[in-house]
Amino acid sequence: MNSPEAVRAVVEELKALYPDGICSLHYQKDYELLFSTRLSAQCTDERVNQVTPTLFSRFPTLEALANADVAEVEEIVHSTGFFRAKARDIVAASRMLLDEYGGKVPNTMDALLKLPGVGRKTANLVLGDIHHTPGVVVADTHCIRITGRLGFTDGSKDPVKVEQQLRAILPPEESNDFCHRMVLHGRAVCMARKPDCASCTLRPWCDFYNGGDGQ
DNA sequence: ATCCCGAGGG
DNA sequence: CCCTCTGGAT
Repeated sequence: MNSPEAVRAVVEELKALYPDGICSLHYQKDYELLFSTRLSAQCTDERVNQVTPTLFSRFPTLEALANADVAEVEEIVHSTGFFRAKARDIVAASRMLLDEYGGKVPNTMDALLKLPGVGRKTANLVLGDIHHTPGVVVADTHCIRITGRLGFTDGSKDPVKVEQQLRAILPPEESNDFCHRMVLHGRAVCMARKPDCASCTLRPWCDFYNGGDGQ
């Protein structure tokens, strides 16, 4: 049920539920968000936040990361999983940021996707949170699952299709915060395995709850 | 066994 | 489209 009224109601209810708490990854500098997001692949934000203080204090600048020993980075990020690829990507991307982008995190999807280890999800997060680009949709695992359950999408798991469908129904100035709230709601209430529909205040507009199949 | 704010390669 | 990369929590 993706009527404009339902979408507006859900957007407002989410604002009431999660007034601030927009990004749950801890970071100070722009590139720190970029690399924290790389580390968050198939890993909880909580665990990422446990390793990034060590990583960014051991290598406190982009230059330090670019010249870092990959094995040492691997050790620091080991517990986040996929540690070999993540460590390699962080060092290589640091070099590319310095060599080709003047040490600044680029502000276009095209440039971001050229960075090693940066895919669509990370690029969208950076565009929204660092560059405040309007109309950004971060179609991550929580966003895809919850908007699918709500009936805001056709149930597709393809991030590009979900992005397009959500961009079509969300106000551009709301879309980025909406996606962050999907993450918060996905952790607290609308979990993948056992969604807590009993405590969910989005029930009135949720296909999964109201539909005949799910619950 | 399944999931966690994925990315890259075939 | 598929597969692989990887550890930790439930």
